[in-house]
Amino acid sequence: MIDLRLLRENPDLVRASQRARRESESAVDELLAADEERRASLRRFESLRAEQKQLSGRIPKATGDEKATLLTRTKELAAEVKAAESAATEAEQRLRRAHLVVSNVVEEGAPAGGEDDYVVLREVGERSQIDKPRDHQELGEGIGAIDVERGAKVSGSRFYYLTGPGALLQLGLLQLAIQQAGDAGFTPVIPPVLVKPEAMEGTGFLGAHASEVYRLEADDLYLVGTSEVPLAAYHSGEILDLDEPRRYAGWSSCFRREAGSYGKDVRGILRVHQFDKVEMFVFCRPEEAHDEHLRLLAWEEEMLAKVDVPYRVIDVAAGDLGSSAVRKYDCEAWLPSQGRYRELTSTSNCTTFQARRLNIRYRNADGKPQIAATLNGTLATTRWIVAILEHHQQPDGSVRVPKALQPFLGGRDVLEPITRQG
RNA sequence: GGAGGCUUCGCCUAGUUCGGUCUAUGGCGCCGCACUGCUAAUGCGGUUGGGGUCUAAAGCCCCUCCCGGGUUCGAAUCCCGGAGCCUCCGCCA
Repeated sequence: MIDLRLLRENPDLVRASQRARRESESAVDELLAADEERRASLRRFESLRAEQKQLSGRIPKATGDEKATLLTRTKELAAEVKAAESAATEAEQRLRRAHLVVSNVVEEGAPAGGEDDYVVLREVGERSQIDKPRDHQELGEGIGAIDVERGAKVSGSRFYYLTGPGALLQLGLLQLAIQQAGDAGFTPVIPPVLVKPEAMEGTGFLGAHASEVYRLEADDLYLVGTSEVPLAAYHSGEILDLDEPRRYAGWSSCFRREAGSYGKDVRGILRVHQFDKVEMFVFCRPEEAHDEHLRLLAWEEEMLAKVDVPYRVIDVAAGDLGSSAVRKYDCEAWLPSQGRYRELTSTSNCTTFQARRLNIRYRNADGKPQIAATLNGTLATTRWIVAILEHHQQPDGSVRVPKALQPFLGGRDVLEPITRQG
């Protein structure tokens, strides 16, 4: 949800943002109208209610004709108040619906346009030059790290087992991420991965992403696609002390239906229904959000340096931001088997958009509650294993282990292919 | 899954029998002042929160006794639905 005060004062800014996103501008008009209607209906309700309370209060002491008159009048008023209240409630709902449709106002400097209109900010590291590179599935199977076949047998396509060095790689990666985040002042969190509809709705995942989400019918709970959901909802309805940003690092499994991705990335574990992730999540004051966003990106790059894979940083275009972000930076690793870059991290500045839905506030200098800002960024995921295997592969099918991960693999610096025992 | 109890202004708590005087009691904490030649004790005063109105302050208005409905001129209080917490029983990795 965007800031209505901003909209009233500067509707053109919001319209320009909608254009950059290639989204509807008429939604802005509807939101303005709904806002106006809500304010008027609320004012009417409040004045009627005040009169009703005043007259009702006089009834116990009144007698005779005065009492009869008061009773007649208050009875009328009761009906009017009721009507005004339901009108106000309706106006509230209309406003909310209109509010949900309008995306966050993109940050100045964000590229306009769609998916392909990103801007490459920088490339880091040498692209791997490998003759006839093996892909991560072949490598992973070779060293006994990934078992896609049995994953499919037990759970279906896009499921997998991580075994031996694969399991250790993942645990090491996540542990390394949690350690780094902890050192940077993040509070490590292991959140619930099943959440109520409110949490899902509040973070905006029941809108355009609804078909991506697993739902447990019998219990009316959802499996989260990212720990962003339980982390954002963690402080819902609260007023926080945000003299310093509050930083959390969530470690969780993530579940995605991948409903719209038939035929895409079917090989290996690049795109799967279940993976693990360490996610950074920050609550801060809106004026600090821009700087914090750049810090999140820096932390992601710090983590990428530890696994020593080449990557580039892109500034995602407005039309590809998702409704809640005002700016998004992705780090994409070079995959030699595909000859292209693939997303490993993504960091979004959501400003007050999520916090307004979840009613997360802080007190400003005057002690007045204000809507907080939220940001998120990836610190490590199962997908990182793909990039690590492919980039650090050697001609014999073995894989070098980045120094930072070696302690988690029993000190090994190379993972050798094993002879398959079936 | 079954039975019962509970949920009040930061925390604890009175109030719910019998609807209006609840504009919610008291304690703790917190803030201010006074006093003692020190931040301790004591005394006095203040303190629910949120939204709106307003240039601002003051003031005023609405909402707020877990949430949502209902009854009523009027609901913390009565009725219905829901959530959470606790206890007991059953079942079970």
